[in-house]
Amino acid sequence: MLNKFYHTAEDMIRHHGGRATAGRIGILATLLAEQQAITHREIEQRLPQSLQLDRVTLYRTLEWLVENGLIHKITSDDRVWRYNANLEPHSHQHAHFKCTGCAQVICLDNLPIEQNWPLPTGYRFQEIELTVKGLCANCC
Amino acid sequence: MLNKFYHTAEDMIRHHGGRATAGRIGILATLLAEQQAITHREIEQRLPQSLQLDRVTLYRTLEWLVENGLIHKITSDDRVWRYNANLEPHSHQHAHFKCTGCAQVICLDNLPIEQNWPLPTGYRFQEIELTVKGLCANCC
DNA sequence: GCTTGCGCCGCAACTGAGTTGCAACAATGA
DNA sequence: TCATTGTTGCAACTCAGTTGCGGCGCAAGC
Repeated sequence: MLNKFYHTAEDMIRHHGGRATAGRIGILATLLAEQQAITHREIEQRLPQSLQLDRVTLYRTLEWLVENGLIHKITSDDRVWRYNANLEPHSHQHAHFKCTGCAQVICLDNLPIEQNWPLPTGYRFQEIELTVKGLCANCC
Repeated sequence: MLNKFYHTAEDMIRHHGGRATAGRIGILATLLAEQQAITHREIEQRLPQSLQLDRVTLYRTLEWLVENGLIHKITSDDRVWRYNANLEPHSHQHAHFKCTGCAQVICLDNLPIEQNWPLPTGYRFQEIELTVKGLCANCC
């Protein structure tokens, strides 16, 4: 039932003081319904016929959602951003898994990431990005 | 003395059975002389006037050097590859540091990276990519 | 040293992700 | 309902990286 996600999405957006436009709700609901991180292309494809957005609008909306902490974006080696909804128990610092076969990207929540990396003197730690690569169950 | 790097570069290329062309030697020497990972743009700028290469040649040469294990390439969040020479003591699996101020990227060799990540059942580990972000000594 | 074949190089054109400027539109608050 | 202000769509752009192809040059063989 996608309706549930639309309702949740609208709530999340309003609680952040943003205008609850059809585009924002649809995009966030799409990401909430997804078990993996997906690209802007995949988001476009999953949006209903009744909600066809311009590419630029999609990019700007995703940017807004990232800035407001409702989703996060993931760097990959194919030069394409992937996006994933921020669920509550989601730690902000977590690792990702990318399948080298089908390019699927999922979040690995149960990885405790230490923050004490031995950096050169004078360097300051901010955050960490960790991607484990391998084959998913389907591609093995 | 850049000559030393040119000599080393030529040796490395010949030992891998490749043609020791001016382009390959120059690019590899440039990367050997560098303390950090640099982009294709930066490589272009550092090449001597006498060795101005076409962008395509640069990309193809870098690809060849990567395939032959003489350099490695690093994914970043600005969608630009960075390249670094593979020194002997360099472990193939190592982490990188990226300064969020000046975009400088260096290799962190002394990070022991474990290979036993708790992946979902049926998933197979291949490799890991780890980037620590923060501020370098100059940008602090 | 000279020739020759294969591999490397340069050029031109292309792809595809992401960005910018601007005018038109619509969600919200009064 | 109306006005304001933030959001959207369009067009054009940037920039990294890729592809096809003709031609040049490195290295092997003589």
